[in-house]
Parts: sequence; C-alpha cells; structure tokens
Amino acid sequence: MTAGRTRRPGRAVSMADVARLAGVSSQTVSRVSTGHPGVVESTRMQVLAAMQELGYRPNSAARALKLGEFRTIGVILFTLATTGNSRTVEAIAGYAAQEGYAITLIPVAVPTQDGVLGAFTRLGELAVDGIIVIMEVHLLDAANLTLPPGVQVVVVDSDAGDRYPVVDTDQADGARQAVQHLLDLGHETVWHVTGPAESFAAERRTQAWRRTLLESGRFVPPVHRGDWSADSGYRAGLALAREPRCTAIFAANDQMALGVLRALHEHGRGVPGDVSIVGFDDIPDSSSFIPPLTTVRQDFAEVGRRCVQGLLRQIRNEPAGPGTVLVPTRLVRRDSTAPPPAP
Amino acid sequence: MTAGRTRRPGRAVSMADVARLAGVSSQTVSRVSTGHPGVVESTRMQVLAAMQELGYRPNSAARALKLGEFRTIGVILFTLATTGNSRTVEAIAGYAAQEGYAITLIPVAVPTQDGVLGAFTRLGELAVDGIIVIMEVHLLDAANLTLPPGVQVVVVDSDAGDRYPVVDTDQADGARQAVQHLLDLGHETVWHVTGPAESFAAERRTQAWRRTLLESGRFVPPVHRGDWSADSGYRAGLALAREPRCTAIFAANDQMALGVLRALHEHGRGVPGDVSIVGFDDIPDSSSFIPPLTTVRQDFAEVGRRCVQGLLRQIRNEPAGPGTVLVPTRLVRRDSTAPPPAP
DNA sequence: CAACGTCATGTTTGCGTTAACATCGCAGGT
DNA sequence: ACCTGCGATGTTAACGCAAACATGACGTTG
Repeated sequence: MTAGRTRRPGRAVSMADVARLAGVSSQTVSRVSTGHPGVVESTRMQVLAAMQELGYRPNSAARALKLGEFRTIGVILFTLATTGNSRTVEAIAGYAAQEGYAITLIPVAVPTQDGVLGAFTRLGELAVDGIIVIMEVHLLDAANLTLPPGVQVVVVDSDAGDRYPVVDTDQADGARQAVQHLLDLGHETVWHVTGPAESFAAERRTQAWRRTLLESGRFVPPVHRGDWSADSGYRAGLALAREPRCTAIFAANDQMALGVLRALHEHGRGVPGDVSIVGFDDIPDSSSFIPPLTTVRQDFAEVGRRCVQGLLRQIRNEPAGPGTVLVPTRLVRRDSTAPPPAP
Repeated sequence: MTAGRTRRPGRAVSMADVARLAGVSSQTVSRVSTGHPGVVESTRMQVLAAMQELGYRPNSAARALKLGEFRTIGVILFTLATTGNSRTVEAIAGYAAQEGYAITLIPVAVPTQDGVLGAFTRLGELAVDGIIVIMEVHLLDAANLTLPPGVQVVVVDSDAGDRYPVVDTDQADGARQAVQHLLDLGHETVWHVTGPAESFAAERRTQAWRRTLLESGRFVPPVHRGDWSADSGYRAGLALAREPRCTAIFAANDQMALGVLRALHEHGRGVPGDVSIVGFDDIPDSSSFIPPLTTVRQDFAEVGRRCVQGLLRQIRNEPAGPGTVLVPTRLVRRDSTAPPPAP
C-alpha cells in the first residue's frame, strides 16, 4: 500500500483537529464553519488558516444527524433518456442547488411494480428530506406502498392530484392547441400518434385530442400507438402514409413526429403540402427537422422549479395541501403545417 | 394546517423506539437491521414486527457518521441536455445502484471557473465518497483547485489521464473510422463541423479527422465550428452547401449532422447523392433522419460502467493509478453516405 | 467604585448508529 | 453437582457536529 495520499488509517480531519491547531475550542470552529456571528475577526482568520492547512471539510453526515435534516431531495424516475425527464431533472437540480439542496437520483431500471418498490425502499433508507416522483404514481399504488412517514412527495406525470401535490405541463391544453391549429388551417380532421399506454401524459394528450375533435363534430380516426421513439413514429407514419384521407397528424412528441416525417417523405407525401404535422415538446432539434416542426413547447424549467418550490414548502411545513399545478404550453408555428391540399 | 401526516414535532422513529416496543436492546435491532447473524428467529420476527408497526427506517446520516462512508457518488457536470451526458449519467446511476451506491447530481450552471469551483466546494461538503467529473478537467485546474483529500475522482471528457483516472469513448478512433469510411467511398477529402472549443471530445475528434486526412495526403479544408446544437449545424451546413468541392462531411455529433442535413436539403444538395455525411454518437433519432444517418456509435453504458468500476476501486483502496480507459466505438452505416457523384 | 451588561469564547450534551466488550443462560463433559 | 464453552443478547462508547448553557474579561453607569 502506498503511503502518499491514500486515506488516513484514522478518520478525516475533524473540527477538533482544526480547533487544536488554531488554539480555540471546536465550538468556535463550528461558528466559523457555519458563518455564525460572534467570532472576532482575528480568531476567525486563525481558524480559517487552520482549516486551510489541514484541508478541513465539514462532515455532512454529522451535521445532518445533529440537525435532523439532510438538505437533499430524491428524484425517482424510469429513465433520463427522454428529453422531458432529463430536462426536468436538470431544472430540479438547478433550483434545488439555489436553495442549498442536493439531488439524489434514483433511476428505476424496469418500470414494474417490484422495480418501483425496490427503489422506494432504497429511498426510504436514503438521506433525503423529500422525494419527487417523475412517473405515473399508480404504479406505486399497485404495489400498495406506504410512503415512509416524514418524507414529503411531489409527483410529475400523474393524476394523483387528490393525494399528492402534482406539478405538470398542461398536457390537455397543449394538445388542444395543436389540434385546433390544424382544424383552423382547414383540415377535415386530425390523426393521432400517441405514446405508451402507461404514460399519463400520453393519455391526457390523446383525451384532449379526441375531445377537441368531438367538440368540433369531426370524425375521430383510429389512434396509432408509439413508444415515444422516432422508430415507433416511423412505423405509425408508414400506416398513415397509406391513408389517403389523412392530411393532418398530431404526434404526441417530437421524436415520433420525426419518424412520421421520414415515413411520409419516403412515400412521397409532402409536408406540409400534402400532410401537416404537429409535434409536442419542442426539443431543440425540432427546428432543424425537414421541414422545421410546428410543435407544442413545454416549459420543463418551470415544471422543475414548481416541483422544488412545492416540495420545499412541504418540507418546511408551510401550508400547501394536495393539488395540481399546471404549467402552460405554447404552440410554436414552424413549417410543417399548412392548409390541406385542394381536393 | 392539517393535523394528519405532517412531520412529527419530535424526531423520527429510531432504533430505541423499535427496541422498546419489541422488548429488546437497540443493539439487537441494529443486528436485525443490518442482517447480522446471531439473532434467533423468534426475536428477529418480533423486531421486524415492531419496525413494521412503527414505520421505522434507518437513519443513514447516523449510519454514515458511524461507518465513515456515505455510499454515495457525486457526479459533476455542466448539463444533462446533451445525449451523451444524460445517457452516461443514467448508466452511472444504474451501475452505482447495483453496487449499493446512490448518485448525487451537481450540475454547474455556467461553465466558468467560478461555477466549477462553487460546485466543487459544495461537493466537498457533500456526503460523497467519490466524484465523477464529466467535463474537461482543466477548467478545474484553472481555478487552482485542490481536491479535498479522501475524495476520489474519475474524469470523463478530459485528457487528464496523467493525474486522474480517465474513462472515455475512443474519440480518435471513432473519428478516424468516420473519415476513413468516407475516403474509402472515394471522396477526395472530408469537410468537418466541430464542436465547442472547450470540449475535449470535440478537440480530439477534430485532431483525428485532420490526422487521418494528412496520413492519406489529402487536402485539409477549413473547420466549421458549431456548439453541438442542430441550429449551429444548420449554420455550418449553409456555408458548406455553397462549397462546390464539398462532397463529404464529418459532423462531430448527430445533432449538428441533422442541421447540416437540413441546410443541404434546402439548397437542393442531395444526400447521399451529392454529399455524404457522417455523424457521431448514434442518438436514437439518427436512424429516422432524412436520410437515416451513418454515424459513429458511442457506448455510453460502458463508459458509465467503467467510471463506477474505477471509482469504487479507488474508494476501496484497490490498486488503480491514474490512467485512461478507452471505450471502443463502432461505425453504423446507414443511408447518408455513398460514393461521390461522377464529376 | 461596585454592580451589571455585553460580547467572545469554552464546556456539555445528545443526535442514531454500530463495534467492541460484557453478561447471561444453558448444554455437555467430568 | 460443577465447571466449560458457546451462542444469544445487553451495555458502553464513540463517530463529528451544533444548540444550549456556562464562563470570563471587559466597559459602562448610577
């Protein structure tokens, strides 16, 4: 074993070590460390110098134990691979950091009930003051899971608004805007490529799509189901390309819209000349699709901010019962939509 | 204020509470909790029942304090918005979980030296046994940062292999494969859209591109610089589309390739008829580009796995000095490359 | 000039856990 | 019957920190 900078056989530098070197009590070191007042400048400098020399860094486990709070938020999700999730997590981490909270990531490998339960058990033992769940909360219920007492929860992508606070994009209004935009352009009706069945976001977008059509008295075409991936959108697009009545498509996310675009292109159906298409998310790439995609912009940063805000309110025991916060969306018009071709 | 399930005024359930209810000592509760042997089955059941009834969950701060380890890995990065980062982080989280480690995410808002320093200071105070840095480590050096002793580090996207262990995709070989593929198809030379200057990955891809051309005695065209985004690729593509000699392009990532694709399409330059293009990353969407993109596949999962492996080795004080692990890449041939047009 | 207040600093204590050691009871050998 | 040994369980102490309280050295004021 090398002697150099391997971990000391004993423990790391503690306040007592610093105190000894600086010639003060460890309480004074604590005061300097936490920035508490009542330490005269000269003493403070000595302590700081001693900290520097020894390479002291506070032991947050001890601090957490003493204070009874971890200043950490757990985030439980299935995957970071979707744009929405990774951007929401990034926003959560940013706002949490602003508030002095760290983020612990708990990805659930498989979206089964067991998987969720396992992660939650781990989270229960983990050093977190609260949890943000980015998925359909009914997967939790199905495992008849009792949340550990003392741990607060905020949920994204779920309709559990009566039981936990929920923060989410206003899926329904976004979908309505997309469909209405296509109807306003003069299309007879709008076809739809939805997301996976277990996604509540996909479910709500589809519901709003159907309702908007029905309210205008339009024909409701059969739904094509994808799994959020561009490949699944391509497969749906293949079917849609063969549908002569189809002049307008609402894809439940931009990636599936990309696949649809390719399928239409390969079948010689021009966009937006023959077929118009609207996506959902406004991922950065969508403005470089061929053609640039008209889509519904989600404000992931705002979703993240509201999550953290809501959770911290709970952690601090401020009044905020269950309820749902909806973050508005906005239709971004680009070049993938136009009036239908003359018959 | 609701009375229901708000946090108790006192503290959470502790081992002492469980011990009292079960009629045993708290040490026995500890033994049950940690699965240590030497507890007779009947006692174990009683303790388990008491835990259940009180909703006991171990306090990991106390455990960490006692044990001197947090079983947590910190991940410091600029953003989750790039495919590479989010997929690497996801892989890291997965493998870490397998080893019983949690992941704490530390995003650095702005890639300045101050930003990095701030995050690292926070990390120093954070409950982590080791850190994975996903960015160019020289940004750390510039802030003349001394790593806190006792905290182990592994780095991604950096050439600091002489000072810290580095795990990375074999950028150079990937770029070489891309360029060689285009040369093999008969192209005179290969034009290049690079990434941002501060990215070491971009730098290495560009170096390998240049070296491969020079080794074949080809003309080295001027470099077009992007920032990884599709929009920046589009701008580069606009310039490239006006370049009549340009028949082959190597874009440093798939998103910029997407932008180039659109620029070429808008200028009536066919892909791969007139111009061939190769990307880098193999993001899931790239198989749905128009046309599906030939690209260099990175194995992000493997990068994540090696990071965790290397870091845990260090944490456990197993022999593993500084050094670089290169994860191989593979060229994925799709429809965006072909021989150059006849002159 | 004595009593008191104020401010800097020190001492004590306990947060929840687990390692190390102590104890207790019982089975088996003499 | 008595000791031995072992397996199950209990007791003690310490991890590092910060709140609460204690001390002590001043300066101020009636």
